[in-house]
Amino acid sequence: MRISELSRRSGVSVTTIKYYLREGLLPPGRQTAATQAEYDDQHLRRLRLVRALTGVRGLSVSTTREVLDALTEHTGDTHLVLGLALGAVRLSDEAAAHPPETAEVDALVKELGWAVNEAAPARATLAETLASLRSLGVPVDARTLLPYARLAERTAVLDLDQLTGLADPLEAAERALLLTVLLEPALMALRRMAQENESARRHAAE
Amino acid sequence: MRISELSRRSGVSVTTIKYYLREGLLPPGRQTAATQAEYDDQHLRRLRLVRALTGVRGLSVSTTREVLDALTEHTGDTHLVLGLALGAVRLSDEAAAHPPETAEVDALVKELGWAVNEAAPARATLAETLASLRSLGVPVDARTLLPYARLAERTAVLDLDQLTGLADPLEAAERALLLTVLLEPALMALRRMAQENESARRHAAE
DNA sequence: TAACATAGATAGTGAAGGTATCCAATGGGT
DNA sequence: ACCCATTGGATACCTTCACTATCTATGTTA
Repeated sequence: MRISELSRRSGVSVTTIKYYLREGLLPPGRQTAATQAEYDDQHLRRLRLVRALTGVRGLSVSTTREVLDALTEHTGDTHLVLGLALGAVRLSDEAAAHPPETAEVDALVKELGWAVNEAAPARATLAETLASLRSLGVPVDARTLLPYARLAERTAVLDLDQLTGLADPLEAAERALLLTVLLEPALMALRRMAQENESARRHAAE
Repeated sequence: MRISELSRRSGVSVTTIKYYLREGLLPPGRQTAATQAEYDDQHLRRLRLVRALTGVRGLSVSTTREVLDALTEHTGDTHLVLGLALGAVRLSDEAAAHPPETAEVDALVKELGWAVNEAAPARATLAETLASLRSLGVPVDARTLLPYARLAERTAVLDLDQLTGLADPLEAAERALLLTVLLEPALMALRRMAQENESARRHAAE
């Protein structure tokens, strides 16, 4: 298909598609002439993926590019792709500039018995959150997070279960990415509703 | 204290503080003369809160204002503040324009037995996420979310436990907000690490 | 009273994420 | 075989956001 059909089928304007091509979010089409290129279903799929990551999750264009690069370069190894993709998705860019003290978090990870990369940005995210909460007078430490971590373990089991039975490695890697990144707003939405429910329960019980 | 001391103690530049005052993120100081105003610890606390919400969580200035307004206007009722504050934090602004079909999600909430506001934006967030995942070929439905919801229930219990024993209602409301909003990146970081661990475990087991 | 700080107003900045316009080269419909 | 809308590629422009800088009149302090 040509660019106008790609635009029509995805709902993304032609100029925006051109912008994504420039930014490397979308691989160039197969050139058929000097001013003609051919796009296929891969492009359409990729375009929808880009819109999901930027729109639903609010990833920046540059982060999206890093994530997609990890996805296409290491398609074979789902475990590796997950690590790379998630590493690229920084929750906050501040951490890179001022790497916080992660000793406390490292101890937590050790106590949990988790096999997690030493350089995982998630460690910095945790340390930063703890520091912020404490500066605002909320008494939290790594131990506070322990029961949350146990629930996260069970969430991860559910996540990984969704990936079984996918033969195509590209498909598996892509689904891993989607479930990890796109499910985040949904899980937070569930938490908020559960909080509302729990708050109402306790309120009524008094 | 005057603005320069507020700046020094918070690490936020004087010009930025003036900007926050203009934007209504910070209440004006007590005027002592035509070109002089006095700020107190409330302002310092509020300023740190603003930096935490915008910096750690990445909330926009306007969203932050809505959240803080809910916090100060309904200080007495923690349950209400939580609802309002969380309602103001839209995960994605798209939902407001194109309200998605929430029937499926509503059924899930009913099955869970949760007492949740009919108009809660979290419902739309869930519906939108499901729609996105399906458009990308991931076979999910509301039932898929059920086990996640059960884990969210237990997370919410932990959250509400952190709020017990706070006499001052403003403090309780503020802490509720902090734990809900600031803990989000931390919980997602835990989930990612847990996924990495679980992925490694299954990889090794083969 | 001289030097410096402050409040308030207005204008400017830089990054991000597009959008619009131009151009030469097609290429499907007649 | 012709013609004009479409295309790819390049460049310039636009809008929003979150600050940042500058200016002026007024205070404060040593």
